[in-house]
Formats: sequence, structure tokens, C-alpha cells
Amino acid sequence: MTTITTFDRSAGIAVWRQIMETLKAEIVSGAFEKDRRLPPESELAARFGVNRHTVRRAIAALTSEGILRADQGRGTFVASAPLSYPIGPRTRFSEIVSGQDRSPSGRLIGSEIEEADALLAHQLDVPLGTPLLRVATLRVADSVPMIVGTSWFEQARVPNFVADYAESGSITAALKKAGIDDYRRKETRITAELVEARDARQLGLALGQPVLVVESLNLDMAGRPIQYTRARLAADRMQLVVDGGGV
Amino acid sequence: MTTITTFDRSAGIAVWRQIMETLKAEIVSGAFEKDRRLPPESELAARFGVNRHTVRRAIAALTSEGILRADQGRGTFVASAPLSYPIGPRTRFSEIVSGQDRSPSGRLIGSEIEEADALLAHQLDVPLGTPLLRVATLRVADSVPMIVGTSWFEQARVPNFVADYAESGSITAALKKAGIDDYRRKETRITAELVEARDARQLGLALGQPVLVVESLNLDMAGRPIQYTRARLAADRMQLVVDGGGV
DNA sequence: ATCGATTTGTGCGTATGTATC
DNA sequence: TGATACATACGCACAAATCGA
Repeated sequence: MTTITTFDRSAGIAVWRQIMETLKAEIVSGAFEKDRRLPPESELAARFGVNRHTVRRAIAALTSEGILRADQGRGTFVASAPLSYPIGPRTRFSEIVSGQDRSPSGRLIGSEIEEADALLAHQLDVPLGTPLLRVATLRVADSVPMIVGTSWFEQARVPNFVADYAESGSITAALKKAGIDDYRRKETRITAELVEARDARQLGLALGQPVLVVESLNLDMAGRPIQYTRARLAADRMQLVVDGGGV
Repeated sequence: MTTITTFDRSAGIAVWRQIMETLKAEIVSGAFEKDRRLPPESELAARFGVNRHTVRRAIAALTSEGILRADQGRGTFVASAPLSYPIGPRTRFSEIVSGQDRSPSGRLIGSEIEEADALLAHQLDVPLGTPLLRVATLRVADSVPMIVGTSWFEQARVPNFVADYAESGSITAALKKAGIDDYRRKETRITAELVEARDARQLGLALGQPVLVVESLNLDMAGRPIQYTRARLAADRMQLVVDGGGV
């Protein structure tokens, strides 16, 4: 591998950060899995063709994210491996996480009434300006934040949602209390973006990190949209797994 | 929406680039429909709390990517919408692209023999150091590069692959010539990374942009791995669509 | 046809951050 | 550690194009 990469100094991204990303991609794809040890800083500096200070700054940033661990005198080691997230019609975060020997938790981090903008009006099939309930959740595995999710519902259809959700901790249960007994997923759209400032704080990511964005729309049994969700996944800590699908 | 976002000035990412990403995310998620006007620079500058020059630089970068188009005196407009890529067992890039009124093309951008490292040996279930054929392809829609793909095969099983592929332009056809009549997808793993320097050149992306990484493994009918593929998709130009799946 | 308001395009001076040597 | 080169961000001013009254 040991490719010598040159860095773009006018791309709006500091060189130390470009090095940080390169290292992170290699870590996630398992390049240092043998002994989980990184090459010494001097070697990395030579490989990237930069000053050793610059490499140190990249390593410091990865350390503060918990991805690397630097031991005095011994070297720098990979600290964490990514979580697999199978994507399907009936997946539950809690089951996925437990199945991989980690302990899940989740909590409500905010809810608010807002008016439907063009995008939400279109997705939920309501007139512009319709009052919507926005619910934000944070899901955590082994006390490491994994997913920030924002869901929108037509407010009139789920009048007591927040209390019901807080009580049960389950969206399904809260919808049931609102008379929506069953629902199904229409489709899911996946893309990648750079993390926004607020999500970066919630997920404990540095700015400029990529997130997987998963947008999904749930319909009730009559085919009417009830819930539009936009989830942001810390890409360095998760992989989506689709059975059979491919590009 | 009109959220006032503050930007981190010590994250190693230029503010203009953070604004560029914010705008791009809003465009991709459909906040401004196609041929729709963006708010004026002065308004965006106020919203982001920065100088107008800084907003202009973000807009300039998006313009050079073909995402925006600015007309003096009139305003700034969205120039292109992202391509939807349904992910499933039987999807072909060419059909997807044609189905969205764009014209697809693809070409071989490199092939090489290399020895299996730990990751590839595990995926293809061969001993470490086994000679592998690595094939790199670039797929393009309307002359805009979309996907860089790298596939690995056990070299001994596909002795004349490169010539066969160059002749037919189809991996399926080239595998057939090697006696592999049919194959099926085992699973697909999706994650997001920041683009590498080489892929950035191929895809015409700026460094620091996120890419969707789709890794998939094909098995022959006996269940033996034959092809491991790692595709990098320009995230600002594509969305993966999974039917029914969700998070 | 003209004017004024709006919006993008351009220039310059200054201060600060980044990376090298 | 300083000195140097360059990119980044700001502030202000003004030119050029567009549009509607």
C-alpha cells in the first residue's frame, strides 16, 4: 500500500486533516489489523511528504476521537472497530447492537413543533405550513454515540406523541397509542455528507467527518405517509449491510 | 428552516468549505428544487454569519462542480439534481442511468496483478499472497463521472479476463468466458469516507468530499467467492435507494 | 426609456491561521 | 524558536447585469 500521496493546499482543508482522513480510512478498512500498531510518526511523515509536526497533529485528532491510543514509548495503536448495521424492513437498533456484544441505549434529545417546508410537505403529503412534530433521538452503543435521528410527523395525527414516547421509549408503541397500529416502510435513500456542527457535537465527531445519511418514509396501511426520518450515522463507527444488494 | 449555523474555525476545515457542504446537503435533499433560485449571497452571508466573499467562494466551488449556476444580476440557480441508484440483486448501472434520461458509459482505467493481503485473502477465501487480478473501472453518466470501482478476482480462475472484458465491456460476459456461468451476490456493505486523492481526480471531486463506499462479494453457484468489489460513489451526485429497508 | 432596487462580479487592504525550514 | 510564504476571512467600495415600477 504505502502510497505516497500529495496534498492539496488550497482545497480548504488543512493538510493535517487530509492525513487524518487518510489514516482513518485505512484503519476502518482494516489495514492495521495485524497488531493494530501504526507505523512510527517519522515513517508516516516521510510517506506523506510532510513535516512530522503535521503528522502529530493528525494523530492527536484521531486520539481525541478515541480511534487511536498512543502509549508512551511503545507506539500508536488502533482502539476501536466499526459496528455492522444490517438494513432491512424489520431491523431494530437494539437487537443489532446486542447481537454484536455491545450494549445499546437511546434517548430523546429534543422535540419541537414546526411548520412544513417544501421538502417535508412533499414527503409527508401535507400542505405547506402544516404543523409538524419533530423528534430528535440519539442512539448509543457501549456509550459511544452512533446515530442521530430526526423524525417528522403530522402533528394532528400524533397529539400526545412526546409523552407516549418518553414513557415507552419506542416509536412503534407511541404510534400505536395514536391509533396507528401498523405501518410499513416505503423506501430508504442513502447518501453521504459532511457532518453538520450540531450533529458533530451529538456524535462526538470532528467537523469535516463524513456521515451516512439514511432517509426513510413510513406509510400507514392505507398508504398515507406518517413518518419521515432522516438519520445520520457516524461513518467511521458503522457500516450498513444490505443482503444481496450490490452496485 | 433558516437555521443559523456557527462554524468551527479550528477544525482544519475552511469556513467556505463548511458552507459549501451545508449548501450541497440542502440541495441534494431537495430544499431547493431544480432550476430554483438560491437566496441571495447577502442573505446567505447573514444566515451563516460570515462575509459575503466567503459565501461566494462556497458558491464558486459548487459552480465549478456543476451543481450551481450563477447569473449576474439574476441570481444563483441549482443546475443539477442527484442520480438515484436503486440497490438490489439485479441492478445494472447502464439501465439505471438510462431510466433517468441520462446516457451512461464506462471504461477500464487499469488492471494489475497483485498479491492478496490480509483483507483480500479473507474476503476471497484464498491464502495470503495468492496472485489476484485487480481491475479498476470508471462509470459515467452524461459525461459526469459517478463511480470508481475496483474488483479483485483470483487470477488463476480468470486467466484471460482483461482481454475479454475489454472486448465485451461487461464483467458478466468476461466471467462467462472464464467458465463462470452464473453468480450471486452475498452481501453488500455500505459506508462513507472522505475521497482519496486518486479517486478525487477520477471522479472530478475536490479533496475532502465524502464518497459512498459500497463493498460487495459475489459467490459462484457453489458458494465460493469469485469477485470482491469496492466501489466509490460521488456522494453529491448519487443517492442509494433501498426498497423497504430502513434504520 | 429611465430610474432605483436587487443581485452577482471585482478590487484592495488588513489581520489571522497554517505549514515549512 | 523565529522567519517566511501562502491561504483564509473580513470589511468596504464600486461596477455590471437584471427586473419591475
